[in-house]
Amino acid sequence: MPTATTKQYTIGDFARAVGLTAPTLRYYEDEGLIEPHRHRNGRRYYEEADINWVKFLLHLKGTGMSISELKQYVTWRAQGDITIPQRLALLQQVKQDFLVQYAEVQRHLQILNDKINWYEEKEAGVTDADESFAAYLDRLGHQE
Amino acid sequence: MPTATTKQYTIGDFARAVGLTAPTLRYYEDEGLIEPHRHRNGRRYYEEADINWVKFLLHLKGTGMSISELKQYVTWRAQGDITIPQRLALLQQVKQDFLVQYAEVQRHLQILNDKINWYEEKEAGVTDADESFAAYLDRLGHQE
DNA sequence: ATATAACTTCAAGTGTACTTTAAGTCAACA
DNA sequence: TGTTGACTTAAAGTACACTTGAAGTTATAT
Repeated sequence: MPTATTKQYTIGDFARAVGLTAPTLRYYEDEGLIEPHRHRNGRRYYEEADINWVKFLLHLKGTGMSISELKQYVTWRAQGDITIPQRLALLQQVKQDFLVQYAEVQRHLQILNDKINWYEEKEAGVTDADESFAAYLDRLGHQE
Repeated sequence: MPTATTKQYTIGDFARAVGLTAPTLRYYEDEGLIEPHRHRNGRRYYEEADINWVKFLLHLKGTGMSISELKQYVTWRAQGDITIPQRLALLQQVKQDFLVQYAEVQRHLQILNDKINWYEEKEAGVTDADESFAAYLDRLGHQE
C-alpha cells in the first residue's frame, strides 16, 4: 500500500500557481511568511497545502496588511492556539481599518463617476456647457 | 464698490485645510499638480477655489491614479476643452481598473470576515474545534 | 556530452510617494 | 528690537515591497 503522495512544486511552478514570481516567494520566505520544504540538494519544493496558505496570505495582504503585520500574524500562528486571541484582535483591527478605507474609497468612486458623467453630458450637450463641476455636484447633492 | 476679496491661505493653513502637509503641497507643485499664487515677496498663497481643486485631485488619487497620471490629466486640462475626450478616456480607464480592484478587495474582505468568524466560533466552541479553515470555507461555499 | 533552463545565495538596485535636512529669509508679537 | 515661528529652495533621505544582477550549481532535453 503506497503512501498517498502529494504533488511537489518547484519554486517556478509554485510561483505560477499562486500568481507570484520566484524572487517574490524567496522574499516572502526571508520575511518569514513561508517555509517551503527542501530536497537533499538544497532546492525548495512546495506542496498543495502551501498554495492555500499563500493564497490566504494574499487575501490578508489585499485587505491592507503589511508584510510586517503578516509576519506578526505568522509568528503568533507558529506559537499555537494559545495566540488565537492576539490573532483575532489583529484581524479585527485590520477589518476596522479596512472598513474606514472602504468607505472613503466609495466616496472617491462617486466623485470619479460624477466627473465622468459631467464630461459625458458636457460632450453630449445634455448639461449646460457652462455649469461648473462644483455646481453639478451641488445639483446632485454630492457635496465636497 | 469694493472688489469681492477671497480669503488667502498660507501654505501651512492651506495644508491644514486640505489635510496634507506643506512639504507635500510643494511636492505636488513640483509635479505640476498645483499652481499656487505668489505674494511679491515670493511666498505662496492659496485661495478657496484651490481647496476644491486639491480635494478633487485627492479623490482621483484615491481611486488609484498615480501622481504621473494626475499630471497627465492636469496637463490636458490646461490645454482646454479640446482635450476633454482624452481626459474622459483616462478617467474611464481609471474607473475600469478601479472596479476590477474593487471586486478583488471584496473577496479579500470576505475571506478576512470568514477567518474572524472561524476564530470566534472556535473560541466560543460553536464550531467543531478541529474543523479546518478550508473545510469551514467549503461549508460556507466560499471557495478559494 | 553538452547546451540551456531553472535553480541557489547574497547584495544591490528600483519605483512611488513622500519626508527630512540644511541654510537662509521674512513676519508677527512682546 | 529681538526672538520665535513660518516661510523659501534644493538636495538628500526614507519606507515599502519588491526586482535585478552576479556568480555559481543542478536538472533536463537533444
